[in-house]
Amino acid sequence: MSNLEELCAQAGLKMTGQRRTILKVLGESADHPSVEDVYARTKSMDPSISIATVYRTLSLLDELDLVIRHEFQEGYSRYELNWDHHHHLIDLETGKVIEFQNDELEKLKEKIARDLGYELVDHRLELYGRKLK
Amino acid sequence: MSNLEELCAQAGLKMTGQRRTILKVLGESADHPSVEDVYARTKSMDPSISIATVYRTLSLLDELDLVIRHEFQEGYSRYELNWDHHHHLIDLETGKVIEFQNDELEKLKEKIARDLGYELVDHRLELYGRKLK
DNA sequence: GTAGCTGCAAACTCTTTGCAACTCT
DNA sequence: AGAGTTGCAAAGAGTTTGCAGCTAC
Repeated sequence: MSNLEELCAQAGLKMTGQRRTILKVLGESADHPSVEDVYARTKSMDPSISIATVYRTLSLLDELDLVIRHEFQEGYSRYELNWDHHHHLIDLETGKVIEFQNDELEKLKEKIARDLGYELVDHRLELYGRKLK
Repeated sequence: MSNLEELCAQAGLKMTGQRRTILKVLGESADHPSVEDVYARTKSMDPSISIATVYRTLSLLDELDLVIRHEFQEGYSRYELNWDHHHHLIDLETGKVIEFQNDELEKLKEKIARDLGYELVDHRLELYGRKLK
């Protein structure tokens, strides 16, 4: 039983075949798949799975904070496992998504929220850029 | 003719009554109205306006960069005039949106993009927090 | 055994679009 | 006059949901 499956079990989720497949797909995805992507990848392992189950499972995982839902201004959501904390730079020419992490930024965000009288619960930062020649 | 209307005219847009009304509404809105909000506010000034026109106009204004489209993970878009550059902190308990600006942050973003080999074209940062007691 | 999960299809929400009529320039 | 704009209604995309049957616990 994978670590991910354990976390789900702890949260009271039943470990069905479909969920196991979806978790496997997420664990093996190095990118930021859309719901359709996750659906296509799981379907190749289990052709009987339905997209409704993918939607429902991803929502559950989002509530449990095991997954992060992104909206890169595309009109649909993308998901990724909530493992290491990082942000994204989206290449405007190719759509490629580059991950990065920056300690200074983390501290600064905390400080900004605190200065405004808030405790930072969540945040998202996306950079959109063009490759320098 | 307002400054905003001039900018639209320069871009080759015809200044129709509907557009004038929408621009007026945007100029008078201190918040971050959804399309439905903009529609409701324009409708009270011009009951014949249609929501399709609001959608079309906001898209045009977005392309011209006169307006910024936000997606605060709510399943729909919110708009605001692109006047001064700032970011948002969303109060998770009330949904209230607080604007802020931070020079250090601006520099840091540029630097991160440059270090990744990119020219920063656009970006978005949202903080989600809970009010400190 | 039963609460929870699934697939299916229908429904829902937000947004876009084709078209005929109209209106800025 | 003519290209651009509008309202309407229909269509489109992404997502959610009601339900009857199934399954993990």
